[in-house]
Amino acid sequence: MVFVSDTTVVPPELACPISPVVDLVFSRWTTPILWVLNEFGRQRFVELERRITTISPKVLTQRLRQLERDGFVVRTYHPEVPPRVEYEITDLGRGLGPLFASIAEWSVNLDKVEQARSDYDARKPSPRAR
Amino acid sequence: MVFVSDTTVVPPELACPISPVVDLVFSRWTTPILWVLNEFGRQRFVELERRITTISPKVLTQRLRQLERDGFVVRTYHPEVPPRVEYEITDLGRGLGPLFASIAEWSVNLDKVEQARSDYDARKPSPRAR
DNA sequence: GATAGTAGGTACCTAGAGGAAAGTATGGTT
DNA sequence: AACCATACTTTCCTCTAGGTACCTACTATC
Repeated sequence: MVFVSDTTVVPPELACPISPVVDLVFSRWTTPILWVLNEFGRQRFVELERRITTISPKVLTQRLRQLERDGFVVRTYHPEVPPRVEYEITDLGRGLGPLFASIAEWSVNLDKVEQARSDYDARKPSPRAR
Repeated sequence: MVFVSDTTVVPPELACPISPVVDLVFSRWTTPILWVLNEFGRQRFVELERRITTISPKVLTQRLRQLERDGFVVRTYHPEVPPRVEYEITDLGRGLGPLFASIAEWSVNLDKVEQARSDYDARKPSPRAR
């Protein structure tokens, strides 16, 4: 499947070596969840729900399971009545810190994107052939 | 909309300050496209198509337009016959390099994720209440 | 005059993600 | 005996991203 000659052709995952990480870490809702777990420490389901205001409980459960399975989060179940569950970020999850930091750094460029968009939209509505 | 007291409640964008960048840079297909543009330099539509083997032409066009509008890519149209179009990454796009680099660095942890998944799957199929 | 080649555009269709709302188990409170 | 709270689960529904397939314009070439 991998030819390296005149035309370099590789499968999509190899065409971009960072894709696996991107799919893993930056899939929908995972960054907000990991962020608040990292910011506010161990917390319960409802607390997460209240902080990430727009997430539905169903999706929150799904993402938390996935994050737990991937080793980013630990779930602790307290068999009380009513039941209590706590979620905490793991060392592996905390290891994403530098990554998040470099993203935060880059965000100073967001206004350049804004500028580019204005410029693009200003250049006639559809100059597709020049 | 922002209360800071006992319960810190903020809108979702603010709950995670890196979300805007994530939505912008790590939406589907954008990383492979930017990656190959950065790796292989200026290239034509069909070359991109051949390198990112699994993308459909429709989606490739959509993403390229979006990347152009956001200022990550410049498109150059040559009115020849048959027409020729070249895409190139901009300085703004190249500025994502350090970001991509830190992601590539983190990817050494991918096997830990694999391990976590095996462990999770091994711990009885559904021990949801312990 | 049929075909090829480029860089798309357009119409149609489907799968999957995600939202809303109700249900579940448990025991305590009123 | 109704009701509450928690942490989900389940059902149903919708919406959109993305795929397939076909169409466009233009000329050279067979």
